[in-house]
Amino acid sequence: MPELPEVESVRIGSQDWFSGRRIRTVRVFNSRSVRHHEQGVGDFEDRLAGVRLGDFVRRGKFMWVPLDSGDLLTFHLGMSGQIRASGSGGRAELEKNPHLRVTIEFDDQREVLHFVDQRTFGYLRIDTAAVLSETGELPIPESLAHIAPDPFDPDFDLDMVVAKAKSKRSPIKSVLLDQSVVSGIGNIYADEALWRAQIRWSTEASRLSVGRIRALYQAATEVMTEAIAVGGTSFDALYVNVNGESGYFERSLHSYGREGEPCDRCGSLIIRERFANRSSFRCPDCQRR
DNA sequence: AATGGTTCCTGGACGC
DNA sequence: TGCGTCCAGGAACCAT
Repeated sequence: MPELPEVESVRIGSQDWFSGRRIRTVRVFNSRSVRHHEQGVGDFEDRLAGVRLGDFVRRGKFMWVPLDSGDLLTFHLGMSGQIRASGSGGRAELEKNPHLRVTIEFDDQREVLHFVDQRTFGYLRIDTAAVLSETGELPIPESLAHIAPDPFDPDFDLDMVVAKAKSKRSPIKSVLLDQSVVSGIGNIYADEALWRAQIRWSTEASRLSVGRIRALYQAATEVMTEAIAVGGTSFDALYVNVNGESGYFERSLHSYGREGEPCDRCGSLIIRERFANRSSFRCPDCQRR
């Protein structure tokens, strides 16, 4: 389940393997993976042939790379998307993978970019223009204009984020997951941030003090910083980096996925509750109201 | 306008 | 053993 730390790991790998190279051929094996490209699969493949990739950039869970054609190639990994680099060795194996959706081959005939995605929630899209977001000063693909800066973005403004969150009547977890407030946080890091800040997920955001909301976003930033340092969180083979390796953050989780296990702070047993059709994990004692 | 619910997808886990 | 059912979740989209 790639959230910000996992996507950052993929961005670094993509930059190392693919930046600066010129595309020779793009092949799309499942049209759903380019569903946002209205002109269709053929046009998607044709527009990318012959262009050179610039530097890979990330905002929240989105990643893109500017092209020397003036377009931008935007990636979202969804639930299960992977970007893999492989030369002749691992390539045959990857191309037998039934979940291989897109390949990008380069002029230099070196490593191929493989987009693998079991559940096809992820996608690639071509943006024709970069714009300034409402809150940001850095140009981003036009399709991402509604995505707020993440905590690692130079445009990130904690005071503004806290004020925006404070104005919401939704459960605080909904606000944490709202990519137009702060981007990059998903279900795992939301639960971990709430555990660290000792806040119950269902608390109405506007009923929390500014100080507690601030502490919550600082906790989210801390937990993602720590996860980035160890290559992200992996539960299974669904998240791997560009080289096919797993991250190590799972062993550092305090709440997510730990139903029935003792809270690392107070020893009470972690419980699982349903929220918006998905799971939330919390300590029943130190995350009360 | 803001908020909550629905939908897309696949395969592993589980119950009978 | 085999079949049916549930579950995982990001975010676009729709309904209220």
